[in-house]
Amino acid sequence: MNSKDIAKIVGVSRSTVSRVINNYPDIPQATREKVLKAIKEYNYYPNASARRLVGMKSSTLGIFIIDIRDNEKPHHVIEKNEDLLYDNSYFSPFINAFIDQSNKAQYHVLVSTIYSSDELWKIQSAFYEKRIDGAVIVGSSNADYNKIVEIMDKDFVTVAVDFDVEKENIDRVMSVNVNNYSGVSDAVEYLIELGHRDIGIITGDLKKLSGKIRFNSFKDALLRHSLPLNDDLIAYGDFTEYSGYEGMKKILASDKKPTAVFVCNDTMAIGAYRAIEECGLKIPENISVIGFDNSYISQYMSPSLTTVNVSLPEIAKCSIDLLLECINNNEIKAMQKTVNVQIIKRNSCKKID
Amino acid sequence: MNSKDIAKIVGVSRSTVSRVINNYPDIPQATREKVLKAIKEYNYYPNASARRLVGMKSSTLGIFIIDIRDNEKPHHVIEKNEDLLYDNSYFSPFINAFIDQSNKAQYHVLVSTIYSSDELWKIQSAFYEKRIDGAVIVGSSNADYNKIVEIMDKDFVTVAVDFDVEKENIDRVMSVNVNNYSGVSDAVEYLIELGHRDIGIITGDLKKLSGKIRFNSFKDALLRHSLPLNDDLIAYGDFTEYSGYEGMKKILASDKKPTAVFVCNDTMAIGAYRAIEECGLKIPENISVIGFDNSYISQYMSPSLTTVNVSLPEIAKCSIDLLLECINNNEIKAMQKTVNVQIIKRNSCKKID
DNA sequence: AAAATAAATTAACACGTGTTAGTTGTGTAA
DNA sequence: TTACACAACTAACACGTGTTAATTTATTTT
Repeated sequence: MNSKDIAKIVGVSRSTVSRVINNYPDIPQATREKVLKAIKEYNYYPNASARRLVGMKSSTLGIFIIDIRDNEKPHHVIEKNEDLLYDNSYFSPFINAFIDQSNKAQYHVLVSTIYSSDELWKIQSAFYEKRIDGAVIVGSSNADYNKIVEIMDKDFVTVAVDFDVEKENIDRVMSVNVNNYSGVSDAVEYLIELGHRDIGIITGDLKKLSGKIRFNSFKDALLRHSLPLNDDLIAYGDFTEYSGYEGMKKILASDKKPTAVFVCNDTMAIGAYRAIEECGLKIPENISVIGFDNSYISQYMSPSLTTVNVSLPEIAKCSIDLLLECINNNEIKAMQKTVNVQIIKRNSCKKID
Repeated sequence: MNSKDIAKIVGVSRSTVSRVINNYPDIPQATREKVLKAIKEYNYYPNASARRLVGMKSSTLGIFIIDIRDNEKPHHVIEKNEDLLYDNSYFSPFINAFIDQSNKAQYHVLVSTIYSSDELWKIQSAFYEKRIDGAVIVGSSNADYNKIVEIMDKDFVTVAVDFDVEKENIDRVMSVNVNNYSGVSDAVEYLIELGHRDIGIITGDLKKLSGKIRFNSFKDALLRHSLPLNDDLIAYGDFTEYSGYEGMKKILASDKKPTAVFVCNDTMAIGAYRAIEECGLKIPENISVIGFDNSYISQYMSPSLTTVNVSLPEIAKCSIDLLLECINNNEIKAMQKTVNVQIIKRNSCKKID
């Protein structure tokens, strides 16, 4: 069933059918209705490839999840017997939101995960083969995006989400970022409000921009309230669960015991919980813990984890807005959007006197 | 950059370029190399739409996640302020595995979620517009798939995953199923092995096939070992966390206290944990708990949950195998594949005397 | 050297659509 | 009646590719 068939059925030329579909104004209501009726009755859908071929958009957005292992295995690919367990649940809600919102904007979504630098061609391929009009690139670290920026021609419409974009590239790309600074700021203010004065931190990977910013914001917040920044209460982690465990062990081993610890992401908080339990301490009675990300598990931890929520649907919305504007105006502007965050108060923090 | 350009550059006809790309045998090595060199040098990728238009496959598979709310809100769409939190983490590892394995087989993947019956057109649209060669349909319940079977012409290549296919349709569709029966069987045998004789159950939704089968297998297992099936130790749940909580409360309130409870999925086990804690009991000291699914959180529960693992990568593999065979042979056969499961022994079950 | 065969190459068509420029039909103004 | 504007429609081209059948070129056989 194609437009020629519909034309024959209605007794009109193929051009007319096309003009009806594309809402040309010079079609009388009577003709339009006849055509639409036949289209519906015979279940006709225009061939997407043919449309794309004559210069129309492909009506498809891409989403590329960068998941490149540096040296070791990535934290979310757990080997189990011989097959891998795929689990990047951190991105999953974002992906779902992005797909749903794209669909609502009449766009299809092509999803692909990139597990090593060798697979970066997937991005090129999707663009050059004209399968997608634009794409979101999410995840991974500094070094990779430089490679990606380099690999991609500048005429690919892409948005980097939660990506560490180097300063020299900041005006060559579009990006949507999380307001890490204010999130950490709020978290620390909240702890102070609860009466805490000896506050520790388990940092994220300081090689990553988000790790750096969160740490800086933490220090600034203490400074603003003239609170001491005790070296014994700082543990340097790398966003993995195990580093959270080790970090908390280190902090608890010091003389200066904190009454609260800010952990730079929820994954590390899982490890921190374990360390605290092993030391025979109770959350929040003996020590308050606050995380960052509001990841899926955080609500199921016991006690449920107070954390900073990053609204992934909002990030999805911002990304799509940028992409569509860019696609429709046919011009690429380097733009940054920043998404705000809010504290989710649960049961891992306690007021003290 | 198209094949015409490449042809001009190499000094050969467009046909020759095409024949090189499509591995025709009658091209001498010298010519082939010249063409391939130019293709690489100029970053030429054949236009996917044009290829599709001349009858080639679109090299794209679809994955449709059916997520239809019956009356109430679905368990994974949690309203938060005004925007939704997208979280179907249960399917997420399957989706990732499916995408990765499809990519390895040189296929792109189009992902779409269907939140209500009104959106079923998305499946039709993707097929009729010739965007995909085949698709996996995952999730949801009985009623919906009948609608889907009805809506779809029989010449769409689809595989139903973990779907309740009605008997009358079983020979009209392809499907990949979890071996629920043997999974439950193994779980109960394991509990018996540990010395348990008073075993309770929180069932799943008995309207769903998986709910029915799991319950039946449980009863059969007890029968095989001449163990009593005590009504007080049966709680009827519906796969949701809250029903797990209520079910466990009910069981614990009865006179006949069980030493172990089989919970028909991990989500209900979360609720069951809470109920047990509220009753002042300890897992596994006072009561052993075993779940089903090996969902992401199960490893993070405390104590970590012993459960039955469903290998989602294997399901993905089976689905893709079925789809590709069907696509390549251009014939649709109704086939069923069943994936086996294994117990993951963690810390929620204890040996008793 | 001519003829026959094999190897290498290509011209031309088809795929299904959107759009441009053109044509036909219809009513209005001169 | 003629000229003209305008509405309604359509013929024909372009998009980039794969493939069939035909053509050219090279090699072998007579």
